[in-house]
Amino acid sequence: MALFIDTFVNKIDRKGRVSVPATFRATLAEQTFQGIVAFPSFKLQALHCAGMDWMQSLIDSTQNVDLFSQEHDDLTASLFADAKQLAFDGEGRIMLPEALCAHAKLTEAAAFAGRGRYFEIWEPQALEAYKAEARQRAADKQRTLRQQGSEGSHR
Amino acid sequence: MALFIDTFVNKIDRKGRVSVPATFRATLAEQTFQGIVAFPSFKLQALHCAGMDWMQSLIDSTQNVDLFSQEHDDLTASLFADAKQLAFDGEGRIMLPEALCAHAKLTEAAAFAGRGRYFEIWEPQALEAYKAEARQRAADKQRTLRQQGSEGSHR
DNA sequence: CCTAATCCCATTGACGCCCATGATATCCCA
DNA sequence: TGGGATATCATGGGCGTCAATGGGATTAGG
Repeated sequence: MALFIDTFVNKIDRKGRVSVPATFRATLAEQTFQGIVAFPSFKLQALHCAGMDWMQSLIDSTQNVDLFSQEHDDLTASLFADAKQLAFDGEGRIMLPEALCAHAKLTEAAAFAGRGRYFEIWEPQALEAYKAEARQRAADKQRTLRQQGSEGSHR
Repeated sequence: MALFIDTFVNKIDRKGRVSVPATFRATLAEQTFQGIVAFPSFKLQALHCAGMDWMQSLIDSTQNVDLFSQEHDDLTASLFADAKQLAFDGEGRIMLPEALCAHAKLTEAAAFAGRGRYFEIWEPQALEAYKAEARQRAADKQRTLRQQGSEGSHR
């Protein structure tokens, strides 16, 4: 199954291209669409990315929602209208469209951060800052977690 | 399967023609009717569009509603009475009829917004405004989506 | 006969495809 | 174990192709 771990920082060239880390490409190798799907995060200054199968599973979950309902419209507008298919070129690079670069404030380098079933693209310094916060929050919440009992796992 | 994602803005020329994005055309390539079906949305200032197969699935869905009931009449009147088949020309363009342009307030450009199994045509600025709202509402409902079982997406 | 839609061709600009280079890690063999 | 050969990957740049667009010609239809 798809599994993205570790973080890689690659350069964005003057054409707006950036290499997707080879290990991430290997994870996506079996997919029919050779490339990734990326859309801006709701709350973070980052892009959520995964293979097409992941997007397909999102479509499947929206099928439980009534067509033309408010909920359906809001979900599909954010998930599909803002999502972009980014195909690999011969060297395993993708082109980052202007809109996505703007959302994540990407300029000359992109950090690919594994998140398990999907991964994220960050401006490298923003990622560092975010990770520091996340570590801090995790440390703060440890106590709470412990009190809640065993089930805590990875959250 | 058919999958429309991403948003593309194309110009409407002085003859009322507009190019359908190549990726959308590719999605529709297998269909017998080379073109799209479009009808005005009854809640949004936009046009719902898809291939003929999707319209067929809508017909199937209305069979769950009692024939000659008020609801059936309302649905079929809205969905099918104003729907238009718009054929591609040699370059993959369609002509937008006056009535449809009026409903969506289209003037010099059209935004094609993917919605998964179908897509919509908007006046570009109206789409931006709508997406901003939808995004906000979707962010509020993040928890709901997660409970429906798709994977954790983002946290 | 006039208006309007369809067809056909030209332009241009972006994107995909290809090759070259350099740097790094891996392997093989002495 | 060390050093050289090799494969892999990230990066840069040139070039061809195709998509979007515009305009003219031809045909249909009222």
